[in-house]
Amino acid sequence: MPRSAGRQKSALTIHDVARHAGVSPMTVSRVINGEKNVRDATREAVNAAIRDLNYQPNPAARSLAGAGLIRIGLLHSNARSVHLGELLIGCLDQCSRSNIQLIVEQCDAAHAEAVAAQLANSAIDGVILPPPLCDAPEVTRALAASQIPVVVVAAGRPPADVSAVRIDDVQAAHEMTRHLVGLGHRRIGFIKGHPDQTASGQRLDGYLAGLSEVGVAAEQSLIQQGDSTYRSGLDAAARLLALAEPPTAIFASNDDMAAAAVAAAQRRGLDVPRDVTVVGYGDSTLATATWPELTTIRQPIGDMSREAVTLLANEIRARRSGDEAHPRHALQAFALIRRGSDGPPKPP
Amino acid sequence: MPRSAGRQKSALTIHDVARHAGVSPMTVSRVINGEKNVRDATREAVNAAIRDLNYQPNPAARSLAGAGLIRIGLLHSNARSVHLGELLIGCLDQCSRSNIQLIVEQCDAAHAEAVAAQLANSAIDGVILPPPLCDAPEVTRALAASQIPVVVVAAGRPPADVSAVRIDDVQAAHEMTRHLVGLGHRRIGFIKGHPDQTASGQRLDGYLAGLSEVGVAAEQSLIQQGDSTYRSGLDAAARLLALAEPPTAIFASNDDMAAAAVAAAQRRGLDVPRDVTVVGYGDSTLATATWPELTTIRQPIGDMSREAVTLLANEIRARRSGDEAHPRHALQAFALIRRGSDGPPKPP
DNA sequence: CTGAAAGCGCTTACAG
DNA sequence: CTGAAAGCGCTTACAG
Repeated sequence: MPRSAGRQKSALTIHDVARHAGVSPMTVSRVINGEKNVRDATREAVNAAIRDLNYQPNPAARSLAGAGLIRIGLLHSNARSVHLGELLIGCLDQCSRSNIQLIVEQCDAAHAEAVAAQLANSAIDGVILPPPLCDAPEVTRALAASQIPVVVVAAGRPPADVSAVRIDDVQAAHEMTRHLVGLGHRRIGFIKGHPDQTASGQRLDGYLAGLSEVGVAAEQSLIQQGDSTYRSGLDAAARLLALAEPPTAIFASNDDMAAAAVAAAQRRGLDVPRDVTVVGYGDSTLATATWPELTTIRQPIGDMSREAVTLLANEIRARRSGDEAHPRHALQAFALIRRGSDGPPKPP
Repeated sequence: MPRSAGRQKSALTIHDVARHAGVSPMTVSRVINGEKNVRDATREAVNAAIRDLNYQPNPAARSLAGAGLIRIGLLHSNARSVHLGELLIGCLDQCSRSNIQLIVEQCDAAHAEAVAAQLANSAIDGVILPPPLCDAPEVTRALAASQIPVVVVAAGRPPADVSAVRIDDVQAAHEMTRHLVGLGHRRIGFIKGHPDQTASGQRLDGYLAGLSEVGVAAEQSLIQQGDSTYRSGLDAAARLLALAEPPTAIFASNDDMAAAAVAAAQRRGLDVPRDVTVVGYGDSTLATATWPELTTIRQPIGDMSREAVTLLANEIRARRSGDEAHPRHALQAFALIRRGSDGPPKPP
C-alpha cells in the first residue's frame, strides 16, 4: 500500500544510517550526541555513513524522546546591528546541531526586568547576551535574579559569575598597534569607544601597551573619546587631523568609527592610506562596505556564538542533573585582517 | 520509581485530558485539530477539560506523529550581507509561530545544483531566496528541477512560476524621485545597481517615470552605471559630480552606493545635504551607520520574510494534500524614510 | 564498548 | 460519531 498522500516523503532515519554503517541504531545515536563510549573505528564508520547518506536527525523525535528540549534565548538590542547576521548564523548553526530551540527577543536595557520575567515565565533555560547588552548591569542583574544562566559574548571584562566567550581585546589591540609600528608609524591616534562597553577600555590598554613596547610615550591629544558610532568617529578623527602635528595613523576601536575616520581624512583631501593610515576593529559588515576596505581585527562572531551556545547548553544540562554549574570563560583567537586602509607613513 | 533526574517536569498529555473529559485520547485529538465528526456535546466536554487543566499540546509530538513537520530552507549568499540580520529575525519569528523548522544554508550561485540536490535529499520542503540569489537563474532552475517550491524575496521582476514577496520598486523609486522634485530638484543624478538584479531596472524605471511626470527629459550623463557595491558608487558619483553641470541631487539605487556618493561629495568639499542631496534605497543597516544618515526607501525586510514563510508553508501544505499549488505574488508597502541627507537644492 | 526493549505524546489508518 | 492499534524517529535505562 502506498504512503498516504499527506505523508511527507520519508526522510532518512537513524536506522538507515545504522544499516549502512553495520551497527545498531543505538550506536548511531551515541555518535550523533557525541557520547564518550564509542570506539574510534565505530565512530568513524558511523560518521562516514552520515556523510554518505547526508543524514540529518529529526529534531521533533529528538525532543520528544530526549531529556527535555533546551530553549535558549538570544537577546539583542537592535535588529539593525551590523553584527546581528553573523551572530544569528552562528547561534542557529550550533542550535540545530545540538537540537536546541533558539528564541530571539529584542530587549532594551530599560525594560530588562520585564524581559527577564517574561523569559523566566516562558521556560527559557538560558540566555545569550551580545554587545551592548553584555555590559548592561540592569540586564545581567535581572537575569541573575530570575536564576537564568547567562553567557556574554564579546564583552571586554565579563563579570566573573557568568560564562563568557570573547577574544583577548588587550592582545588584539596590542597586535594592531605593533603592526602599525612595524609599518613605521610612531604618531598613532586612537579613538576610544563608548565608555560603558568594557571592551573599549581593553582596546585602549592594548594600544598603550603597543606604544610603550617601543618606548613611545602616550600623548593625551592623540587619544580621543568616541562613543562607537560613526558620527562620533567623524568628530574624533577631525580633532585628530586638525592637530598641529597630526597622527600618521589612526586606530579606531571599532569599524564604524574607522569608516568615519576614513571619511574625515578624505574630506580634508587626504588619501587613505597614502597620506594617513586608518585601521578598525571588529570586522563587521561595515569593514568591507566602504572604500578602501578596512584593515581591522577580526572577531570571529560566528564561532564565538557557536561556543556560547555550547557553553550555555552544558551549564543547563549540569543544572538539570543537579550538578553545580561553574561559569566558564572561553577565549577565541582573533586575526589581524589586512585590507586596503593601511600603509607606511607618508615620507616627509 | 521516580523519573530520572534528567527528565523535564512532565507536562499534561492528551491522556489526562481524555480521562478528565471521559472520552478517548483520539477524540481529544480530533477536538484539538478541529475535525468535523465530533458531537457538539463531546466537543464541549473536551474543550472544558482542556481549559480546566490548562493543557497545551506538545509540538514535538505533533510534528513527529503528524503529517510531517514543515522544513524550510533559507539560502543566502553571504553571511556579511547588510540585510541578513533583519531577514533572519523575520523568518525565525514566523517559523516559531507556525511550528516550522528553519534551515539556514550558505549558497553560491556557482554551486546551485549541488545545493539544490542536497536540499532535495535532506527533505527540505521549500526554499526562501533573498537577493541576490532571487535573481540567479541557475539557482531557481536547479530548485525547480528538484521540484522544490520557492519564494523569492525582494526581487524586482520575480519569475511568474515561483511565489514572491516584494515591494513595488517602480512605485517606490517614483515616489523618491517625486520627493526630490518636490524639494525643488530638477537635475537629479541616478546610480544604477548591478545589471543582474532585476530590481535595478525597476528602480531606474521609477526614476524615469518621476522625471517625465514633471516634464523633465532624462539625460544620459546623469544616469551612471554602478554594480551595487560601495566602490562602484564612489566611481559613479565622482563621474556625476565632475559633470560640467553636476546634479543637485543623487539618487543611488541602494544604500551602499548612496553612502559612497555622500563620501564622494564630501571628498570634493561639498556638504551633504547643503550643497548636494543624496538619497538611497533599501534602508539597510548602512543607512544609519553613516553621516549624515541616509534618506532612503524602507523595504520592510522583516515583514517580507514573515510573509514569505507563510506563503511557502501554504504552498507546501497544498502540495501535500494533493491540491494544485499556485504561486502567489505579494506586494508589501514601502515607506520613504526621511533622515539627514536630503534638502532643497543650493540656491545659485 | 554495544545492543534489545520500552516509551516520549501525538496522529494516521482502520474498524465499528 | 467514536475508539483500539500501530507507529512517527529518536533517547532513556538497562543488560551484557
